[in-house]
Amino acid sequence: MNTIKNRNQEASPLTDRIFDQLQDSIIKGEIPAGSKISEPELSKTYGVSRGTLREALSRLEERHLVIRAPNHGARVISLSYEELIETYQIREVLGGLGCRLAVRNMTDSEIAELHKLLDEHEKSIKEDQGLSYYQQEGEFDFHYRILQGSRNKMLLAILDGGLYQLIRMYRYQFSTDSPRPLLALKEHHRIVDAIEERDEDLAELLMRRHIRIARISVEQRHKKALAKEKGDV
Amino acid sequence: MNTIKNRNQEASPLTDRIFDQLQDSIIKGEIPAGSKISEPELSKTYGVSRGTLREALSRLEERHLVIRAPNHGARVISLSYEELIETYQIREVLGGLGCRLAVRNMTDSEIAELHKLLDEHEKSIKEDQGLSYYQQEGEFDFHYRILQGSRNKMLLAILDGGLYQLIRMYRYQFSTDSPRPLLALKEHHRIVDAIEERDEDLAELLMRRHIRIARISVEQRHKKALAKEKGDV
DNA sequence: TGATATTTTTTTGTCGACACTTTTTATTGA
DNA sequence: TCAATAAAAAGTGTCGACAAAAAAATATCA
Repeated sequence: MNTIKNRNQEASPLTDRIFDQLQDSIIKGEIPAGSKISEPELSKTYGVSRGTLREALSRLEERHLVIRAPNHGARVISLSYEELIETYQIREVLGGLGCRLAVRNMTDSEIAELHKLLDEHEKSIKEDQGLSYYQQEGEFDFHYRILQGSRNKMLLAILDGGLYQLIRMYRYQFSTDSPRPLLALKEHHRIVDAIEERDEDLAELLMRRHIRIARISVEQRHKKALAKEKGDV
Repeated sequence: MNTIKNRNQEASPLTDRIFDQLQDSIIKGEIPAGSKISEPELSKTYGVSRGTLREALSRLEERHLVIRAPNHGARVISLSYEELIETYQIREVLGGLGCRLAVRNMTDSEIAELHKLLDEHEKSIKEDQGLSYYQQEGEFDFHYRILQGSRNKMLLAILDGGLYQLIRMYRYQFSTDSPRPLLALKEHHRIVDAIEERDEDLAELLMRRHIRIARISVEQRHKKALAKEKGDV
């Protein structure tokens, strides 16, 4: 965790910067899930006053990344398996909606850019010997680009502002990358093709399926973990 | 707007209470959409320090009820027609998901309670001479009860914590009640019947249709308003 | 008189202090 | 030695003050 003292770096308020850093630390597990947040300690670490830190915590509370109780401070959430599945359920229907709206709203040039993005992703996978499919957050992320194309700002806010962070948190916690990267890339291609053909129903179906497969993968991993636990008895 | 001075009334922190009051005032239009929020004025009105007020504003920011810009303070959002439609689009798919999950998760006694709730709603409509269908927020709200039955806490948080507030805000702004109350009630009955029969597909379809009808009603009202504007030239 | 520059006032962002609550440690009694 | 109680320490919630930025008011110039 970095200490922030140099105010010339950014034009944004301190509390925004603390919020970003805190969110990152929570998602990456630097502040472990379930752990108590100490305001005095954090404010010392970041070199800011407790009031500034509290503003950032208030925002994190509304992002469901911390839970607060009166006179007891804040605690990083601990995402249970059930909660993770809940998140995937929502992500599936919202992802499908985003895809349907992208079919209606994306320009031809935007779709061409999407193809290019996937070409870059393919290069990246091959450089990594086909072992992982890492998408840098933001403009290089396939799902984010679809959401942009949906032209539904609220959808972007809900997914990018909240649900994706929770899923990222889980991935950091359990060191999971996307399984079978080349297969995932192929699914991405199919989705973009459906968007290009302006086929709403197919695009939505393919996106929902893509996300459902990710959920099922999590479910299977969970089953294995449970079976391993029983085997250990 | 009330001044809060008596701390013996509640065990919750001041900032929580300010948050609730502010949210209510924003939704009801007491602080008009688009207007600038003056921290000194509000802190005087509520009788709290600006620091406390800012914590509440930070949470409202994450609820997308206010927009903040550095060194410029907060402004209540102004929900455009397009944004409202976006909200309904999301609400439709999430409402459908909630209904599907309710089919899977609601107990028989919970469904019986739902029937009772609708009986009470019918009484309320008749007392109002069939002119409106007002559902008190919380346990008396049909949609809220379905969400509870879904057992997806995240879904409840997204819808009840955010989207419903935006739609309430719009309703206050344009003084709209549900149109055709008895028809809406009938749709509610059909949804509960489908849940009772454990028919996921039908329940989801009926809920989505119910919400889509509300969206279409908004769209038609908007068309009329546009036509009226042109007629006025 | 209108445009621009300067000054003043107000607002925003942040700080550290104080009061209250909770947790930890020390003391007392059985 | 253990349990209960009291005291001390730490943490939480809130306050008002200060510095910086923005807005409003005033002065100056063409």
